[in-house]
Amino acid sequence: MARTTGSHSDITGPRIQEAALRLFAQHGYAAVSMRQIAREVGVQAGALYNYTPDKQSLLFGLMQDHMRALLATWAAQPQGRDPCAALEAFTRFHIRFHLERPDEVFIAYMELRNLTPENHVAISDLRGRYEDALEAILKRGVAAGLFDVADTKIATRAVIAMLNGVNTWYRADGRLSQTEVETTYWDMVRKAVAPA
Amino acid sequence: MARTTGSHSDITGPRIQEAALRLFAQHGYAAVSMRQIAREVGVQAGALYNYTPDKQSLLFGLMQDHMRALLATWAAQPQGRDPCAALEAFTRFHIRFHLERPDEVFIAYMELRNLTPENHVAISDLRGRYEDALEAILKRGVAAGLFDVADTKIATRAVIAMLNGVNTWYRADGRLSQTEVETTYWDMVRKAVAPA
DNA sequence: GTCTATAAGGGGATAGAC
DNA sequence: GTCTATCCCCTTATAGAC
Repeated sequence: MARTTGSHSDITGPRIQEAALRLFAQHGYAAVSMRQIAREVGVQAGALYNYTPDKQSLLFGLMQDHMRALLATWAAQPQGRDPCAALEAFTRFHIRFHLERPDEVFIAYMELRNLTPENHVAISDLRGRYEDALEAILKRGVAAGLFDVADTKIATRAVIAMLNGVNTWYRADGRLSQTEVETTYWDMVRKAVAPA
Repeated sequence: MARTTGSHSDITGPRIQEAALRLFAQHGYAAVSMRQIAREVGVQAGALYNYTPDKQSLLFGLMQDHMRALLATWAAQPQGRDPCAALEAFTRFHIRFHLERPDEVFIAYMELRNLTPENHVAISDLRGRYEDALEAILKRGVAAGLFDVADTKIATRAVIAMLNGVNTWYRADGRLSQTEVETTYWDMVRKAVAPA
């Protein structure tokens, strides 16, 4: 980890983000010091400020990058017209995307209260857009008589909360494959929004 | 908030717990200082140590009290033999109990990583017992042919994750009453575990 | 039981040398 | 671009007066 003096602008930046991501996820934003991040990267604390104006921007950047990647990746998925197929695609996409990025997901959900008010609004806005994508599917399904939910807003949040739960217990070396988990959750989502 | 010197052992203890609860929930354990808690209570920081050996014990006590109250209150609910009625009772109980204690719930889920390893084990054990209560209901329902889930362990976690989500958006002055929310979630839970 | 004072250390962020 | 050194403030926890 220790390094000699020199210029490494092209690699230090990403390394700082990776170290901050892992440390924030493991110990929490407030519990991690800039000195700790610097030690992980192998530079002195002062050098971090060549890449970020302050600690808050480091957190905000990580959360914003994550939410933007989430929205962009979902937007790039093939979108069919059938609400049922769309809901299955969303379910499987959500689980897959989130299981691939446990640290980012953890931070995005746990560190909201450590954002400044302006940054909090920005992240909440991105999250709202993702929820809107799911709600649009549910609304189309309800309109087509394929789904039956009392309230599409609540159903949206219920489905996302349920799917987010996967990250708290799934282990790659566990007894179920990722695809089996996807199928199990899709089965419950499908039934939960189906007509009674 | 400011107070003059004197002895108030009977009221200071609870006031410290209340202040710590609210501050930990709002800003996070790591971001809250003992001085902040003391200021809220109206004593000097040193006085806190008459009531807790250290900051960690304060957090652990709050989480342990919450989990024990959760288990005890559930155990005191009338328990019927019908799995379907039991699942509805669990759903409504869970939402009601959690909406009544938003700060405790927030801490119990967000501050796990700030517990010492021994304390983490103790809280995880209590949480596991609560999950077991739900899983037992699901197992009885599956055995009776009333429910159909691919995996009772996953279904247990999925249901709890879904129900926990209520705390992130429900506001008492919102458009839905607590009972309406309970009914909406019960409808989704019921269908999610029903035979296909 | 609470206070004041203090120990011993860590925090974010900056300045200026190289 | 990184280092060393530093500013100034805050941290948990304890000691001893009252």
